[in-house]
Amino acid sequence: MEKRNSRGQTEEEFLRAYDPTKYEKPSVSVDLLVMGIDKSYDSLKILLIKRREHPFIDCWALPGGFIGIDESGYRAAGRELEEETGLKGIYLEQIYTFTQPKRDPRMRVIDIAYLALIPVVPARAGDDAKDARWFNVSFGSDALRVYNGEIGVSMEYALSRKIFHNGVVKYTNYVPACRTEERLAFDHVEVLLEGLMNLRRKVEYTDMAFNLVPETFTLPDLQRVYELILGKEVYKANFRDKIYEKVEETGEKGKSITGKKMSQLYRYKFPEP
Amino acid sequence: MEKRNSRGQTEEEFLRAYDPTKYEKPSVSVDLLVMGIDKSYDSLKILLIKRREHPFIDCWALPGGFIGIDESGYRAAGRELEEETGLKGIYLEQIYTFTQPKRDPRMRVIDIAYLALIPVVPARAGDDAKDARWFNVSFGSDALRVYNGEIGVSMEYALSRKIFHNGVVKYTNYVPACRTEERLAFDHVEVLLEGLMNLRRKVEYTDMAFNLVPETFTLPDLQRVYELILGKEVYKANFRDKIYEKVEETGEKGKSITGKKMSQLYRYKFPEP
DNA sequence: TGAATAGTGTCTATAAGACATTATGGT
DNA sequence: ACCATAATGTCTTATAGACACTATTCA
Repeated sequence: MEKRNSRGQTEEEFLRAYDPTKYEKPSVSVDLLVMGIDKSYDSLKILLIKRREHPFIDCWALPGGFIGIDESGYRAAGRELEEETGLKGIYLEQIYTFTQPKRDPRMRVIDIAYLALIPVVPARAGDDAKDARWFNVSFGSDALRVYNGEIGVSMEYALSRKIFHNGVVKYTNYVPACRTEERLAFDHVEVLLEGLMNLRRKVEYTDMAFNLVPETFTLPDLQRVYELILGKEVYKANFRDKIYEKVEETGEKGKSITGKKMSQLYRYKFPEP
Repeated sequence: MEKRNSRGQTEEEFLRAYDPTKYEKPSVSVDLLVMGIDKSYDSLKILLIKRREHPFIDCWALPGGFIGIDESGYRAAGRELEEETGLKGIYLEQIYTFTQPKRDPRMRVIDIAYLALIPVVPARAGDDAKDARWFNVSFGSDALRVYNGEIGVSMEYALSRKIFHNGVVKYTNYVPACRTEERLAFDHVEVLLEGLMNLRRKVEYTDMAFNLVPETFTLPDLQRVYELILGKEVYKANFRDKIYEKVEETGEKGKSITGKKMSQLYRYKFPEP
């Protein structure tokens, strides 16, 4: 016997009578933190697009778009990523959902941020229609800088530590304050900060960094990737001790992207269960 | 001079002409993983409510609701939590956003899950209108069980490990399969699993566990909390070594909730910056 | 051939893990 | 007085960190 609700409706009857327009709904978008490293290996790179429409017209922003009505967030992010870079099968991870009511002046937009890690980035970003560029990211303890030397754009944020309360615990968090004329659109600095901190935390206990190097790579290069993410130098011997169990030799030698000498090529080895 | 877009509109003109109903929008809800420990200290507890409406009528579900159009996710979660428990100033943290298109048969609903940690829970849950109860949670490596002895409800899920691919890396994750007649509504098992794993990971490097004990507590009690979260016993001496820097003595003695003897009472000490 | 970088060996400090022992309070 | 449990001491093992050294290769 089918269950009925307080008005005597079966589930089917209830669903037919249900009015989904009863409440005003927010829009939902996905934004992408597309990160990679280029051949210079001098900093992390992030893909930004130049907005040609209000609001934040002419500002640099994270690529993204509205989520389709029958599409998961992950799929939407993957679709946007392919449109923007032409790449498939890329590492993609949900970072955080931003829900501040006034974050978009057009209307209420809830934004689900995803992090994508791509292997060594091309010299120029793909989709030129909107102007898309790779920017360097430098993330220190008191400043966050996003810049592109070619087109002479630099956005710089001072970072101050602020204490937040949550239940009985307190924790400190970075608060960015822009000190250049150019700035990232919307609350995209906060998305970037959240993503960078996420990356720093997770790179220590996951293998995600391997998504930032080609299929075969040298250990000096891989070490450089870890250093760029962590924002500090690491000791070569210690790094190798930790990484040896995650890689296997290819038997071939190749030139490092960073270095000047030949060295042993490795590939990522899946961890045993 | 104000910037204009390709149709010559200023930002103000653009916003006035903007039609936010252009695309079909999903609904957005928040769901709460309200977790705590009761006086028996025999397991983690979670607050569930019994649904009186389709879909999943008469099923046990996480408390939650739709997000207000001018309300942040955090506020919505805090509001729902207060409605449900009467408590304010509770630890609240965003866990994950669930976006599968078919997760609600009524319509497209995107769900932002929050974790709330409350100090020792009352014997019965507050809001009785819908029937709200505390359930025990036991989270082992091959099963997840949610049960309440008083009303004789038990929901049990077998956990199997499955390998997922993401970019070049692989990782294993739990996949739950219900093996009881009763089951949690919607995809709430997955929310619970995600929350439990989150709690296990973060309890090691944050102070969040202190939200689960009263203002003053004994170390045997605090240790029990860690054991329940981690799902394994910990050595007393080692636990105390690690925890001493996070607590201070009150000078008083009190009875443990778990134990049978008096022991020193401590309180949480904020870490130095 | 020599400077720069690839690659290895070893020592120390600190943290995690495991028991063993002593102290104390309640019945 | 005894037993359970609170509290502490100490030993082993693993890991993080630091630096010194050897080997190789490219200019």
